[in-house]
Amino acid sequence: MHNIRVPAQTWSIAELAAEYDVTLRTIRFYEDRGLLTPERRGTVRVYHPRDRVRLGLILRGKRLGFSLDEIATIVDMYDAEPGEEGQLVYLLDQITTRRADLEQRRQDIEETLHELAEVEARCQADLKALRSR
Amino acid sequence: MHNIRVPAQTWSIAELAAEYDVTLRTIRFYEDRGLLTPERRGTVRVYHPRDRVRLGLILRGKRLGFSLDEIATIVDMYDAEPGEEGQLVYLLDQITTRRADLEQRRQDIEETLHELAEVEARCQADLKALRSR
DNA sequence: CTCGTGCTTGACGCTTACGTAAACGTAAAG
DNA sequence: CTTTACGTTTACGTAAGCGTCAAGCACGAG
Repeated sequence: MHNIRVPAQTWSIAELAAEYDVTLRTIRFYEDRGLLTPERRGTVRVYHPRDRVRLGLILRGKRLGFSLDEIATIVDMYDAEPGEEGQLVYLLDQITTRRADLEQRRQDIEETLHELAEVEARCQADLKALRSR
Repeated sequence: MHNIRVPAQTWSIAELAAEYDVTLRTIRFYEDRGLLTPERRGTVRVYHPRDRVRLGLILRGKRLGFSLDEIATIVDMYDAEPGEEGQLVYLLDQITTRRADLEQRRQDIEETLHELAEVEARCQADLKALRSR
């Protein structure tokens, strides 16, 4: 076993912002909304691996078009404590809902991709016809 | 050949709203943004199959989290006239961009689904452990 | 001491995508 | 003729998701 103490890296707000290409304002806003809870050293924010991961999840959620409220419920599922039965059942229900949502999206995407392919074929054909004159 | 003239169905704003479960306000708003261009009979809006299809596309775009501006460029690609070369090249470029976007989303979705499956497994396990006591 | 750099907290502004009346038109039904 | 249903425009309201100052602290370099 490697019992070497990894110093558990931390990041400044600017470092995270640079890495994920968002503004400081954005990161602070997510904190405001309860999505991030960085440590404070004095007044300064210090971000731990957990925060970094969560920011990644948040941004992926955004790319998927979820609202920050929805993202909050999703992200919070990831590090939910075992908890009592009611909690677990609720969580499982949330997962079902989310999955349905995501599967709808996936289907929408596939349909759109197919149709784009058709439009593209049409374009290519038109272009070819235009150039062979 | 069936040369029966199909009367080319039309819809009222309320009918479309009911069918797609949106409000009248929403449909009018889309018109304001140039996404729909219903016929006018007097002051009243009359929607043709084309409008109906476009509304479907718009709403699918919304489910995918696109902004109305993005949706406009997408939907307009569907019924673009052949046009001149520059137009076609531009269109093909747009398609490439959109496809990249959609494929990113698809990947995001698959990752999220996998992770949700993990969380779910954890939940099921916790639940089982809890109940077998 | 001063400067620059990086961080902090307000607080107001802006865009998007509608909601929500208000006030009015029209046409069929009672 | 009045009610009812269905439509219209105009316009202000709002929630989300930040952008954009302003003003200030903290700290190391020069």
